[in-house]
Amino acid sequence: MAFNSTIPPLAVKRMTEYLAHARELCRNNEEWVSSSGLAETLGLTSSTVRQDLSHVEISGTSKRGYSTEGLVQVLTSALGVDQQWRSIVVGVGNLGRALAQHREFERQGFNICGVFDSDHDKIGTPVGELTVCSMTDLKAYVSVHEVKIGILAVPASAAQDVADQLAAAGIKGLLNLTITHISTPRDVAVVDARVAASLLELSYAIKALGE
Amino acid sequence: MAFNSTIPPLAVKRMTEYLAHARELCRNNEEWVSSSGLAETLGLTSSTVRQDLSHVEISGTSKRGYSTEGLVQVLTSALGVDQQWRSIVVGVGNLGRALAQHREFERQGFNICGVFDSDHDKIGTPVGELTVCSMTDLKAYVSVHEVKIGILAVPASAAQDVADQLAAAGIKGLLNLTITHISTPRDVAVVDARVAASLLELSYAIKALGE
DNA sequence: ATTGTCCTGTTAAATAATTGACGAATGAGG
DNA sequence: CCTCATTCGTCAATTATTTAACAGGACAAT
Repeated sequence: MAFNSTIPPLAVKRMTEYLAHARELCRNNEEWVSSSGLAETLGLTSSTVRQDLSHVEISGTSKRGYSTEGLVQVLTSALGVDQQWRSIVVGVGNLGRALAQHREFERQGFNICGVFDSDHDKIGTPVGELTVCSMTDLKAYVSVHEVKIGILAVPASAAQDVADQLAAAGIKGLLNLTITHISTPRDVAVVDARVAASLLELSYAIKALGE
Repeated sequence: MAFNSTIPPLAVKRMTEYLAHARELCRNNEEWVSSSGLAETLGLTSSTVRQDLSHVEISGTSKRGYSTEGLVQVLTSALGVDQQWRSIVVGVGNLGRALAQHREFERQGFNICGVFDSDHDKIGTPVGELTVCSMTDLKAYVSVHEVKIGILAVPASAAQDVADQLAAAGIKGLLNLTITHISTPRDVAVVDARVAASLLELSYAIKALGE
């Protein structure tokens, strides 16, 4: 099919689920999984699953489905996590500190090699094995260490300003954890993980259930 | 228009952005904002904004736009955060601990009144002003305190199991922070804030930019 | 070997979301 | 008080996404 043409955003989002689930199956020594098996556990239709996987270089076999190992390999590569991404956390509040030490990221291919904050009282203090750096060192650090990803965990009021600094420093992608919307130049990608905003969605969803 | 009929999911997601931005404008004493103003700062078309706001009981006025205060009020109510939601955090790792103390949630209307973990070494230890409770107390706690929301910050391998316990305890909504997909009975809402998964999306987005 | 069943890959239809277009309303300026 | 520019609200057209349908291939059982 149309490989390496761009994959629809919603399909990419589902691929993160396919990948997590395929890994899980691999760990349990399951060798095969069918589109309907995936669909069932992920709450989708098998048609959607097959459609999604058509964007990726794997061919299932009749009667068995897809190789779980094959899926892991091909999704890993499609999502671009067959490499390590050098990443930094910006904003060392509760959340930033927790994320900087979150082992899951490392496991998924994101190497957090630095943490930054503008608060002078925090600079120089330790966060896990790292030490908080000053924002004034940001640009140099990003270019020397070839940092590609910035994880934005600052207060909402500082979000856009810090995002601008990160973009200027040459970061390629931002994970936005603030409730604010972030704008960036066209060559800097943004993905939202606006946790507080998700709670608002949840509030609506709960209300909507009881009607 | 068709108020209190259900709002499309993507519109709900955008409403969380409108609300955050309207609050910001209010703080800056801006009294009015137009659909094109909102669209510009949020990277949308004005048409989308007007379409979205048609689901909600506000009427803009020609030549001015919408009242920022009016927006805050009407969106707050549409999303169901004109009340406090009693919430608990389950899983007291780095992330759970950080979220339990994250002031932003309280500000948005989510009152975190308890934290739970299954690890005996953690039970009884403090997290901010709270004390870690045992999972065995979950059901009683949820019903006595009328807890509606569970914030799931456990390891991926435990996620579904803990989600089942929360559903059985009578929780109405789950915020899923694990990378795993969570299934629940139809009367329990789930919203994903799968931070690690978002990094995978970001990885893809960065790759896609350079092509 | 043949048959039946299960599962993929793909095309086409159905549904949902976004955008464009325009009439009507409002306020500003003369 | 009239005209002009601006902005909403809505409908229709476009585009994107999801679902259904089905032909063809692979395995299992006989």
